[in-house]
Amino acid sequence: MLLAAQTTRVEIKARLFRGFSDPSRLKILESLRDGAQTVGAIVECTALSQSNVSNHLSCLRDCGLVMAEQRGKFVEYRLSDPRVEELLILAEILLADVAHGVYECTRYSTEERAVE
Amino acid sequence: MLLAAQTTRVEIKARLFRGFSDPSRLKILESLRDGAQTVGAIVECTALSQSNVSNHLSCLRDCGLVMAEQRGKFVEYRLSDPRVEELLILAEILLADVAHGVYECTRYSTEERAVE
DNA sequence: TTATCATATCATCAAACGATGATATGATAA
DNA sequence: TTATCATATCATCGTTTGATGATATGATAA
Repeated sequence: MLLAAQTTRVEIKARLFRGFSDPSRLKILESLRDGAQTVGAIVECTALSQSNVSNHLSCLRDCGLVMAEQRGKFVEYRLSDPRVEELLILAEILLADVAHGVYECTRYSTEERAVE
Repeated sequence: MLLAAQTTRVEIKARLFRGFSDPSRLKILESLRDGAQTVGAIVECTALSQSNVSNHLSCLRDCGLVMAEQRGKFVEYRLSDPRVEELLILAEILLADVAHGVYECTRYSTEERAVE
């Protein structure tokens, strides 16, 4: 019965994964894998709108997944911890085996039903 | 410009993480870390409703994160791959450092504002 | 100073998500 | 067979989420 005490821990863990669970945020994280990037550069290479990127960066920064540093009139973002990239890599490895299932999974995942 | 081709890949990756990004699903996955469990056992140890657990299990199974096996009138579920647990472990390790930030992060993450 | 560039903030709105309750299915026991 | 137990399915509904557009802030250049 590790319920009550663990609730908060599970919720925090879920929030951590939620940082990775949105395509836009993932694009941003991926774009930082090769090193620090300006917000403008992220906007360009993700093809997302500026305010959208900025909103997501704010979230990722608050969560501690990325770090910001002012560089003149630019702000550079980088992954805050190598384990962030490790998680991305591990997910890729797992996906190599389960990608098809993930793609077809719809409930609690996406609105479109898989093609029959 | 790795955009168009990568879109699907990023979306699938996001869906994989979404499997881990809900407290109820995480509770279910955690409850399977020590081995296979009956649906009833999962219901009991997560304190979630039966239909809720069943819905989530269906999602997790379709995604390939867990496997089901009929055992008499019961159905046993287990993690389908050791890397599922590896992801959980890696997340825990990362959380040891960023948990506080994750807890306070609200935009794109939870409705409640962190306490001032 | 003012103008301009780079980024952040915020309210709004539509869409996706997850919990619930009712019901269906499927397996075993009687 | 019928009854019962275990699980699955499904529609509904309230909540959460993310994109957008408008605007604010903050930094540098003129």
